[in-house]
Amino acid sequence: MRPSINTIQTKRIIEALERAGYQATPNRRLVADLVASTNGHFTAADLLERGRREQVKMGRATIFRALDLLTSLRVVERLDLPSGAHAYVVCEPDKHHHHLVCSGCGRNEDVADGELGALVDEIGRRHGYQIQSHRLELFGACPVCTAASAAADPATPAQGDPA
Amino acid sequence: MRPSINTIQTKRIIEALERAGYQATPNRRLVADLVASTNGHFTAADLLERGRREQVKMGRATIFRALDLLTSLRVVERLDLPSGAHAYVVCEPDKHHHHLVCSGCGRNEDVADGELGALVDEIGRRHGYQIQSHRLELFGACPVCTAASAAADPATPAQGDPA
DNA sequence: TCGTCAGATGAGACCTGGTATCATCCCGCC
DNA sequence: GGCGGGATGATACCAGGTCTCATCTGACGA
Repeated sequence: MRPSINTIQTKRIIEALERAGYQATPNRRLVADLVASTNGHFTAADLLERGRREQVKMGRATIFRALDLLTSLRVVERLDLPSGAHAYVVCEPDKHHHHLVCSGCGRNEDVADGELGALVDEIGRRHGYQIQSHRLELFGACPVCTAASAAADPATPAQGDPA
Repeated sequence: MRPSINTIQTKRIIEALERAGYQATPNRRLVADLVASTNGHFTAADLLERGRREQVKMGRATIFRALDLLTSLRVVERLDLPSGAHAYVVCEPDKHHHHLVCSGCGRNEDVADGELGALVDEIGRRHGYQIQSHRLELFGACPVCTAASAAADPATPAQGDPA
């Protein structure tokens, strides 16, 4: 089995695993590595396919189990793309946040909760609900993709279409 | 085939269909009726099962086609439950809004976009993104469920756990 | 060093939500 | 009555995800 590349991100994930009392097995290290080296969101199938390319024999179930584990540790979060498909993103486990996803290149950025918390409280109060959780997902074009599309077609500057 | 109950909601859905130039066939009327009589979110499987109970022969594909149609007319919206499962809810097609879902009884309420639009713009500006769409989903306990759980266990008042 | 045992793993069956295909049906129109 | 297009049901198929089970591995104590 291929030794893990020790990026800071990979290390962080493995530490989170160990801190939670889970074994950092070679497979889990590999998943951590694959996940950490992804610039944006990815699906379980992506990981499986990349694992295959690296000549690693790893079962589908193992990938899902590892992702489950990382999700429960909040190192990884599940995302619902506008298409309805599920993807995963790596993120900071420490603070509540949301995701800003580039629909062009798939890049993902964490967005601090900020004033949203207050807004959510206000909505809950107005409707008489005890809000337990909320999820905000933002989709758009990142600066790179915006620039690229502007360069490709200068006549039609990229437009926001607030859905 | 069972005649459709003409609730206001059902009528509204059928009108939306006809306005868009689609035939309001008996099956579509039935789906509209089932959808309209649901107090909260539902899945395609729910509809299928309820259709079966009503002794109506309706294929799975027909349900999905009808839901697709209603989704494209924005009479129905797809929701991602915290569990990762997909559900659908009926909603107002006219204005952009979000969903407040009771995790107890599944009841759903439309929430106006309000100040969220400005917040989303601000986030986009801060990250240099051209925001194309956003989605806010709120999960919590509705007044009825809150009251019920308070009555069942007066010692522990229902608490918000801002995830 | 060896034995033990819990946890991790891979293979593969299975489930579920959703799509694609295709023959058939139904309905409006000529 | 014939025709054509849209709607339908059956069914195969696909993808994402779960479950089961036999096997493997690694930590740990004797």
